[in-house]
Amino acid sequence: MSKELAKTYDPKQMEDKIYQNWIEKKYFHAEVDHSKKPFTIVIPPPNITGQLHMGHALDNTMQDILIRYKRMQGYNALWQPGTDHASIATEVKIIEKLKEEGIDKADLGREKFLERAWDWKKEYGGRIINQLKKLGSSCDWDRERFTMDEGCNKAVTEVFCKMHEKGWIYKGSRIINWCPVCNTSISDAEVEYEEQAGHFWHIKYPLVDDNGQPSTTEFLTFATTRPETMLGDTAVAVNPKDERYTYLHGKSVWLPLVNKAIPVVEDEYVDMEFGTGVVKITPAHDPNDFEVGKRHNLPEINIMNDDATINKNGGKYAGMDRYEARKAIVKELDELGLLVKIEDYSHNVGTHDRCKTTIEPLIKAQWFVKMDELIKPAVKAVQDGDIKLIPERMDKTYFNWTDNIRDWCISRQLWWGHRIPAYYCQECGEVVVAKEAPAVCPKCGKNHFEQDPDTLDTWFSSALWPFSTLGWPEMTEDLKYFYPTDVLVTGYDIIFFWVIRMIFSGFEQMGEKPFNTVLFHGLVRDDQGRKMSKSLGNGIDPLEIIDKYGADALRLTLITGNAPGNDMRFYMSRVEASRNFANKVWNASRFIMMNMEGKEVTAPAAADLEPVDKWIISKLNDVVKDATENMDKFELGIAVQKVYDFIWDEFCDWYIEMVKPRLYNSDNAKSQNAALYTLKTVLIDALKLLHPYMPFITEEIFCTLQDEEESIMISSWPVYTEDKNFKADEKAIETIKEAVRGIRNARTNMNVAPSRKANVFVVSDSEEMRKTFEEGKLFFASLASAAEVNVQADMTGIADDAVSVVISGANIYMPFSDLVDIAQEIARLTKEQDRLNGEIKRAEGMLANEKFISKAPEAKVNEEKEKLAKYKQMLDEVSKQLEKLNK
RNA sequence: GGGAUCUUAGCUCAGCUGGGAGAGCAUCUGCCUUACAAGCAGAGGGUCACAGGUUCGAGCCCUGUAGGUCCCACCA
Repeated sequence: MSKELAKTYDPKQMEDKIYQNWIEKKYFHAEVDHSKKPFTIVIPPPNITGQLHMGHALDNTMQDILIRYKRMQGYNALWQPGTDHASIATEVKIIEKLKEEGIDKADLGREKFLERAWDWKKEYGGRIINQLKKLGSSCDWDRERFTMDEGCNKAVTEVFCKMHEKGWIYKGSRIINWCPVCNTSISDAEVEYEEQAGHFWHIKYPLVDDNGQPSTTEFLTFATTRPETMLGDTAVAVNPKDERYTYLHGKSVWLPLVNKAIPVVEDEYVDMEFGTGVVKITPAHDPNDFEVGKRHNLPEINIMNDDATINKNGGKYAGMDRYEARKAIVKELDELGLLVKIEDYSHNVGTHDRCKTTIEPLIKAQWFVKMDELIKPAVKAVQDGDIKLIPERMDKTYFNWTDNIRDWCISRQLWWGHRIPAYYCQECGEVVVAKEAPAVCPKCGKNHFEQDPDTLDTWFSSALWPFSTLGWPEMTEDLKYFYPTDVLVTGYDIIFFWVIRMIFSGFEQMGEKPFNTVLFHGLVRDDQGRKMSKSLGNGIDPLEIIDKYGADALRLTLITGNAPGNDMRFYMSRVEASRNFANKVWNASRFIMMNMEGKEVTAPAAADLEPVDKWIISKLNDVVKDATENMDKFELGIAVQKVYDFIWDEFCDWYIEMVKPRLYNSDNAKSQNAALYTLKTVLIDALKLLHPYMPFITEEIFCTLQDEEESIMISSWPVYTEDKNFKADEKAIETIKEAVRGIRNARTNMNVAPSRKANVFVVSDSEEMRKTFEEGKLFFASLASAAEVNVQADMTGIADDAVSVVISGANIYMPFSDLVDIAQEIARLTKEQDRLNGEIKRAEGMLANEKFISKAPEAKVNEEKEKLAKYKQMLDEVSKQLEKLNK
């Protein structure tokens, strides 16, 4: 390998090559190893129909950061990957494709359709995996799974049968949400409510007179948003307490168009305050009415076909689409004089989250999961903190759902998915739920079974993902070792669909939580804060970003300045900033290597380390501590910000600059070596801290910089140690930095040309301070553009009109009277005087407050006292200088 | 209707258990100083939405108000 970095940072040149090397070396692979502690993450399996979008990029970057971090810390890190068959999403895509070919799903038949689906899976299932690889994801690809592979299928069947036996899965005829376009039932979670402008049709039904005929004079008025459902009305309801309608008790009304009498029932459900206090009841097409119907034993008349056209129960409206029928019915009611008025009305309409079709509540026989018992351990685990949700506020969202949980409708009238393991005897109607089709009917002994045609909700299999991927229902070594997993990283938008269902499934099947922590992230939005979507065309393709700026830049962009659970906006300018940082790291490394060339850099004796070296070592040590702590708290954005600041602000802008004179002076070999060694080792540790975030660039530099280790991703995470803690040197160097800043500042304000060097006098009566500057003379001179640096205890040889920079403990003079505008200097010092007076006033104010003295911690009080003394001393110096100039 | 959350520099956002307001971008001024102009050195810019309260001390805790966003439920 050539030990030289390319002149310019070009991620394209290295990322694929590096990834390939990692794969070949099997660094991502994890095996059971009882000598090491496991750290496990299961990937939220992307849909096989999916293409990598920014949400995936964020989600997987976060997981990769955690996995790489823990791997470096010595954990046996497993990132379990795989894909999801995504039942309905995939089925819809295949139907679309078939349509393009002029093929109808029904004509094709189930078997052929499934063949096509598997073809699709083969063709596109790997696409998103390859895209995840571009991102740098260190998944154990040897363990890649699919929700419909053999093992997952087994797990699904096992769970279904077990839960059915327990009575927690049952088949029932209930009101469900029906999507007339997708032709399937969907769960409550898949219904999205959407505010829509609609109408409120006020309608009246004639009362039924004593002869059982519709009255021509007496009517009952009410309003509805779905007039077509009147075809299925089997009652009207009033509140029993409603005195306006007591006279109706026991009476009937005449259902027009259908022409029959239906009863008036009394039910608490009716809100007396709302509308007329009368509600038409359609048990077969409204969940509330369904309940009312059950309470009053009302017939349930289904008036709709699966495609939302009116069925034969709708009489002459049969065959009409629901909206067509609505129009016709309104028109006819109007003609009969039964339409009172039409009001504009905005209301929430339930739509299918996939296709946005208005769902139709229908009564159908479906399979359900009984939730009331199942949910209990899942609630307890979060309550007790056994499972931690980050950010914590997600607890409330979680409990809001668990508190109002309803049974989960799991059957879907789709073909692509896990077929329900229920078999119906065609002879006697017996239902057998079993792992395999029974040979003979246990009831009638005949052999004529047909399997339930329905498949399971796609989330049924993903709920088992944390253990099905590790071998369940077999109690494999993997399962024993890696389960429960450590962290689940996902978006808050699927907390109900997936997170909760994994939790209760984990407890029910494994008797143990599926993970310790759930780390939620938000949505990645466009630069205007809009959701990225296909229809808006505002999506930014992560692959394009990777192509142009590199995966490292993309990853850094997605992580910085973002708190858990919060949405973020994606800006190109931020990607550029990240790329610039990568470039900075690249160039700093290149500079260090250039200087190392031809030299044998060895570990210096402790005594050979200069204060600057110790300063940067100590600073790094602090960053190691802080960043590690932040990462342990999943504060990834804060952690990387600290590393970023350290590398750019401290290491590049100060340390490298301070060390340059030593690098260029080969006369003092010891000092040069100490500097080079410090540069190298600090860079290596900084790269390690950065590696989880920016895996490629750190690997490339690491491998070029040193020979001892073959990859940064299996190197060890830096550890904070007391022996690298040099607080005195930190303080000394900070003092010099303060002086440099002061001088630069003064020069800028004086409009001194940067090329113009001035002599600098550091005057201090503190021996320690003089020593600090004496030791740092070399770099201090270069940083302060000084021709010569004189460190002395008194004012000997300093002109009265010198420009003065006052820092804590020292005065610094630059006697370049020929360049200085006295008035400007007086103004500058006066400003400084004001600032110091302000500081003193603040400190004195605090210290004058007796309550502060008595109640604040002593350390805090002392701190303020020290500050006050320091500022007073500085003010004194500035004032003296001003006096001199004013003479 | 219930709940969550946000309101901090021109823009987008950080700000950990309360202890002198930060970043990126943008703006202004100098610099092509042989690692980096994808850069360097400086500067300006904030009653931390508003009103109360708790506290020695509040961007942070409590109450209320206003506006925004989101989730859940849903009255026909």
